[in-house]
Amino acid sequence: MDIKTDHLSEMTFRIGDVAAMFDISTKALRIYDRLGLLKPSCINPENGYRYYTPNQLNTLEVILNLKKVGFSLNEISQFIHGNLDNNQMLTVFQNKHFKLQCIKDTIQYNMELIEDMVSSLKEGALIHDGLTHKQKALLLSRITCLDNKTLEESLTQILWL
Amino acid sequence: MDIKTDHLSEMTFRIGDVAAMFDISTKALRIYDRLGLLKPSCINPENGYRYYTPNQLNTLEVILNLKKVGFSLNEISQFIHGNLDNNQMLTVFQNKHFKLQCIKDTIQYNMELIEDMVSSLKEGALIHDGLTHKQKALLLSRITCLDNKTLEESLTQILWL
DNA sequence: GTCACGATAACGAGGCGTCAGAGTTC
DNA sequence: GGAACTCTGACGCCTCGTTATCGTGA
Repeated sequence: MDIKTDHLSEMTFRIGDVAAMFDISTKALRIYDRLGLLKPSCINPENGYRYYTPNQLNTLEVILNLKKVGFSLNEISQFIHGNLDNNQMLTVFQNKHFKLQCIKDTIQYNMELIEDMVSSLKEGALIHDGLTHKQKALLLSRITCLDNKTLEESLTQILWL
Repeated sequence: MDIKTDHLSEMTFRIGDVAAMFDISTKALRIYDRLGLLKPSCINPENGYRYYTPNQLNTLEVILNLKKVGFSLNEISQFIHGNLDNNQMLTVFQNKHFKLQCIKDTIQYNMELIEDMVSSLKEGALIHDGLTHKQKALLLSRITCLDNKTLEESLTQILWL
């Protein structure tokens, strides 16, 4: 986390310094560079080293906060480079909120299914031997999923929409 | 969804029939084959066609149900091929339940953050022009995320553990 | 002959982790 | 001269979707 002074006599940080400050990897920073999310203010043409200014740390903070609440790098890119007014930003936030709600509902439903399976196991309904593991799993899944046909979206399908 | 009779005189389904019955892709079924999750009972050595028996449809149902509640193909494979007794299955289910709970909590927290951002936007706190979009985003993220430092796991980090 | 069906193979997505191999800075 | 840093590039993860090109079945 050393503060360097480059040939332009400005205070800059190297990629490892920035990574340490925000507890992320240098790999992530190189990806943000390549995607145009956060390009270093200066790149040494001799060795390719990336140098970041304190001002860019603010942008990085935005990126990480938006990522934290569930925006993809692509969405964040549109956030930063797109010309969004307040209403458009509002729409984006509300859409994301709705999608998170859908995911949460799906997860909640799946948790209840698992609770049913656990109950069945604990009640010893399947303690009897003579069943193969495949048969046990089949029974378990049938006990809880018979009314599940209507939940067409699987967790994995909905997760990153 | 034609029912075929192969050279062994058994009732079998072709890959497209099975895919249509369960509303999945043939690609998925080929992957389950390659991973050893669901190998066709018979493969025509001349043309490589896969043939499935009715019994295998039960296994497929198990696979899809386990997938639906959040298990990965790898975990499902261990389910089917591993020798798990009731207690071990119980542990697996409880672990999955716990992880789903963690994900749900994270999503809930992020939804509240977004709600705060939406409130800020609606209250017109940022209606004033003269701010760049970067500055707006920075303000928004700071408004809501100042106390977020303790939530170290990001959504993407925790999601598939 | 047509046309849906089957096969394999390769590329893409997201967001990096994790090498490898090389050069640089201190 | 050696540790710690930087660079680029490529493969892996996970579960397929999506071509592309081919052969097969009815």
